[in-house]
Amino acid sequence: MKPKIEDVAKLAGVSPTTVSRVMNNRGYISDETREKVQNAMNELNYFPNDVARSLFNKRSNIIGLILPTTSNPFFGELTFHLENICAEMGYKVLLCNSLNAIDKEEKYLEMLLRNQVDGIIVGTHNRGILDYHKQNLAVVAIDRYLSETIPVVGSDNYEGGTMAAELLMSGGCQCIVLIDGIGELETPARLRRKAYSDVMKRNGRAPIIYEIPEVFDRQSQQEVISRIFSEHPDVDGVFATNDLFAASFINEAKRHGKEVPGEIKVIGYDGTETAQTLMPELTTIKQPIARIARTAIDILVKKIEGDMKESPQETRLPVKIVKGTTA
Amino acid sequence: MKPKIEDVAKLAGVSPTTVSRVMNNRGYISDETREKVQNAMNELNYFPNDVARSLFNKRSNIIGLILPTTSNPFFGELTFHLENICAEMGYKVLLCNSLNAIDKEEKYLEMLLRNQVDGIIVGTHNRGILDYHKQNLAVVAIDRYLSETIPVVGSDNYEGGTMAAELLMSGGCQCIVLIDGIGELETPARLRRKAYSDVMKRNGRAPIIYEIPEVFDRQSQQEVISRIFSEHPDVDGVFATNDLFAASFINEAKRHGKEVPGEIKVIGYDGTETAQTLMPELTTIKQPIARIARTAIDILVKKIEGDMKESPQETRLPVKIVKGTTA
DNA sequence: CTGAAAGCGCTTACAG
DNA sequence: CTGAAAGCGCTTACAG
Repeated sequence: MKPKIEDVAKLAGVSPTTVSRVMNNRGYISDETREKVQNAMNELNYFPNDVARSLFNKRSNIIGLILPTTSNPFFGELTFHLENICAEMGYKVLLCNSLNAIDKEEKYLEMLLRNQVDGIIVGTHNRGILDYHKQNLAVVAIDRYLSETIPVVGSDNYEGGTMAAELLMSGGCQCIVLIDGIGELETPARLRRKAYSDVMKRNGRAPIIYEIPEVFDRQSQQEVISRIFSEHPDVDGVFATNDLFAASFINEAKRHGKEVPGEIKVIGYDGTETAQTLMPELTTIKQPIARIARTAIDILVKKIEGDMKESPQETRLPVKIVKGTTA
Repeated sequence: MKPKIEDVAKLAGVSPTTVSRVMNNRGYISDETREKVQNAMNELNYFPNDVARSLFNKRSNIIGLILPTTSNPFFGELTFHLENICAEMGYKVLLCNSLNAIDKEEKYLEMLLRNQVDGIIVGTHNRGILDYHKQNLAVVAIDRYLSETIPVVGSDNYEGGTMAAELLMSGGCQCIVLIDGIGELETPARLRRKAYSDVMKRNGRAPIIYEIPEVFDRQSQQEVISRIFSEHPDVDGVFATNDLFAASFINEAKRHGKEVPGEIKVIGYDGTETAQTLMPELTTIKQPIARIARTAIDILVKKIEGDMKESPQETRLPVKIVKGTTA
């Protein structure tokens, strides 16, 4: 059986209270007692039960992380950074891959609440459904508007979208198509689309938008992308709102005998390490993933620790264009 | 304040015991009482505190997951599947990215133990250091030998390595180089290297092995890979033990003016969805990631639930060669 | 400087 | 069918 505080106390010949005090370094304890207790702890290989502590302290030091899927390299890398920063700060991470399914998100949210998490980082789509604000729980969203009171952190999507669209324009593209995820909600990531549309309109063009499922489903992605070639055979520029979409498009372009960038210029979004390694030729808008993670945790922790200094409602971190050879 | 069982009991006019019983569906309760209690729970928007439950039950229903980093698409996808299966089975996942750093692993392990996890899935390198077996805790390793008693699940590394090496041999390659991660330990993933060496020897060749750091560090990876070209200018075949390495090599080959597959054939390992999307031309050995996850959880859960039917010490799941155009 | 008591929110024998 | 009591492993006033 795992030793408990009582066992340590007996072995050291003191009360549980005293053991607790040396563990938490609280109150006065004589050096002698402290040593006795520490020896007993070592001898028994004792370490405290954080479940019991959490129950008493009403503080779990656990942060819930809800996102679509760590399979997507953007979220995989974001998760890595988030978790790493949490560990550094003494927080633990409970992971939830919701695949943007509303029912799963609801279940996950309830699970997190039952587990008394101190805060939640949300990177999923579904808005409103989850009353994140109802429970007075610390919540920070990554690139999603969840409610007026929930801070949002993300890259400067509008700026990134503008850079992408303008690069294609200035490259002389005449028929520029946007490939975006499905989703009706007005989320910051949607600003990439908005920026594209604005650039198009400013140049007297009509936006052309295709939506494909975000989850790995190469077949249905292919089908949608194929339609671009039949419906817009003159396509010569593509802005994909993430690098995976860009890659899928480039694959399809090859199948249709189109050369990139010769006949069609392509630019993506995200610029993950993974995509940069596997497809270094891709021109893309790089998000500062580590900074996004850091900022989100900073804000969340401030909320958890009750720092009432208003945290900014929206933080837009600067993007960078990474020039490959595809645009 | 969050309502507790006592609040529900008062509102429903029953004892806490009864509330607990209807929640857990244990013992006899009249339909009338059940309804009263359920109404009260709804009215108060009550949900149980799992921390308190865990304390009493000595069962947290939490599984710890220790792996190098979810930034690597293999682990990103593995994590997704593991978490998903856990959620399905009512387990929660506490995530730890150790980057294979021993000190971090030790801290994470202690953290998981303090949090009373029911079991741990380990996908990191460091062996021996962690006395996983000392605590009698359910542990399953992914592709790592941790101790004689800890079950290992992974792809059939030896078979995969053999397939890769033989494909290069049969493609007529004369100077075949292996690119592998750093690490001295005898781990199942090392069987990829072993298989390569065996194939080489069987064909009267000397194995040529280069080791590069696994963590994203494009510069130092590049340096090592560059050495291949100076030290083995006649290299015409490369087996990289993961797809990221393969991609890095291909990038370097281009910089050195070498054509793939014309002058050098390249084959990778993992075959993640991400790599297949971003680099569909890569020939690679595909691991059955979802099956690895499923198998690992099945074994772990059996151990947790005390199913004493010996679980297999080692499970090798079949790999598949995905023929792209690089080899 | 140290300890006995109460309590965090739940569950489970034990009585009735 | 229902409730009072004890206890899961810890911590924190409160006394001394």
